[in-house]
Amino acid sequence: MARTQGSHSDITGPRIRAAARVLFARHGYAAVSMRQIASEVGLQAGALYNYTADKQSLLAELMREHMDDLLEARADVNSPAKEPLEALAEFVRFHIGFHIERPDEVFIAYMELRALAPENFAQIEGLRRQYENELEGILRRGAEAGIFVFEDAKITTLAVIAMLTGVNTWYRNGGRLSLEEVEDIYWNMVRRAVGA
Amino acid sequence: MARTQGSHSDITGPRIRAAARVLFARHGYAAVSMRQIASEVGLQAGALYNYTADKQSLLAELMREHMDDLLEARADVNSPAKEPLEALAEFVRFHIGFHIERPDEVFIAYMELRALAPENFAQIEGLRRQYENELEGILRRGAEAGIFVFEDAKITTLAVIAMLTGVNTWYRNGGRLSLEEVEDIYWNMVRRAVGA
DNA sequence: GTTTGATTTGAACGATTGTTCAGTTAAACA
DNA sequence: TGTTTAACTGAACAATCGTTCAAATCAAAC
Repeated sequence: MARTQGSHSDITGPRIRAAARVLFARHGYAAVSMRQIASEVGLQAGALYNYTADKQSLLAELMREHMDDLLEARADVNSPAKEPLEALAEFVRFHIGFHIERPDEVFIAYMELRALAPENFAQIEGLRRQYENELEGILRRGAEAGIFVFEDAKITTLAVIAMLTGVNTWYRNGGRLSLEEVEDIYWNMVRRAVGA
Repeated sequence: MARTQGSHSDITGPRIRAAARVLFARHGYAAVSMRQIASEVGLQAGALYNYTADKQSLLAELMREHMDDLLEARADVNSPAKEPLEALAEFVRFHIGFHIERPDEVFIAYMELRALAPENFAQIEGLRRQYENELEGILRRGAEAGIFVFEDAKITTLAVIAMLTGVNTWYRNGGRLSLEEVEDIYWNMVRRAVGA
């Protein structure tokens, strides 16, 4: 068995996904060709098919990886016994920090849902719902405890997430505000929005 | 000059734009072919070029039309002498109502900015900034008057717009909430978020 | 230094892309 | 009724698409 060590395959795979990530985010899945991705890695288009079944799988894998990272990172910081107000603050800061660090992944995850084949779409959608449920749970617990005041838990959940994810439309590294300042501003807005 | 009346040209043009609107919104600009658009209208692809210079112009025209509609509709309901709280409520209700009525246009306007040629992009971006400035002005006036409390007018503007536009990701006609109920819920959230 | 097999090339496949244009169709005018 | 011309067809253009695969290349293992 030759080439098990020093093989290129374990470095080429991630390089392909990285190139695809940048190109998909910049131009969109449908507008990017397999030849463009290959060229970015220094390969011919045919070589990509040693690493992915097809273009669709490449996209689905990127999205799945992103959502898995999101849920895993969230699980790492989440301590379920926390009181609602602190849990909400933690969620807001986590969401902002995580999304600000991964603008390309986030862009793809939101923009290319329609490019997914039905089975892939259902899977990604499920992971997203799972994440939304974390926030919805916090909001419901806070409302029951009388700490939060809002009209509709589901809509408030989606509104807060939309607001927070919107940070990626304007935030640029090295801008006038630090990550911590941005987190503070959004946290104050969210806190007031849920009546706390 | 034959065929000035009873001509198809004054009905075919809008039908082409309508078909393009639906297809672009559903599958994305890059994923839709001129032949698909033509087929939807019952034409051959070549006939489209009697109504648009090229595919890019078709997209740019749809976006420009949408942004013009937005600014014009906003100007119609806007009375500049209003006090900040009432002006903000009006803006929120207007934004929700306008966007909920045009899901396809809104989707395109947010998703296909990257598909625009630089000059078209600059123009659409300018119109968008113009709209955002309306809200930012209301927020600044309210903050000066001590009615609103927030940290940063620019970020609050973008956060509120992101939150409001997010309604299009979940709202469906005939759902469990009426347009008025949705407006009420969002207005309460925004009002609290800006400390009023 | 030869063997081995993972890795990549390079060409080819049929399909589809945006766009052009000479020619056909048919409605409105004289 | 015959003429005019806007509206449209249908074929063609070169370019590019995703994908396949036999052949070439390469580095590690023997």
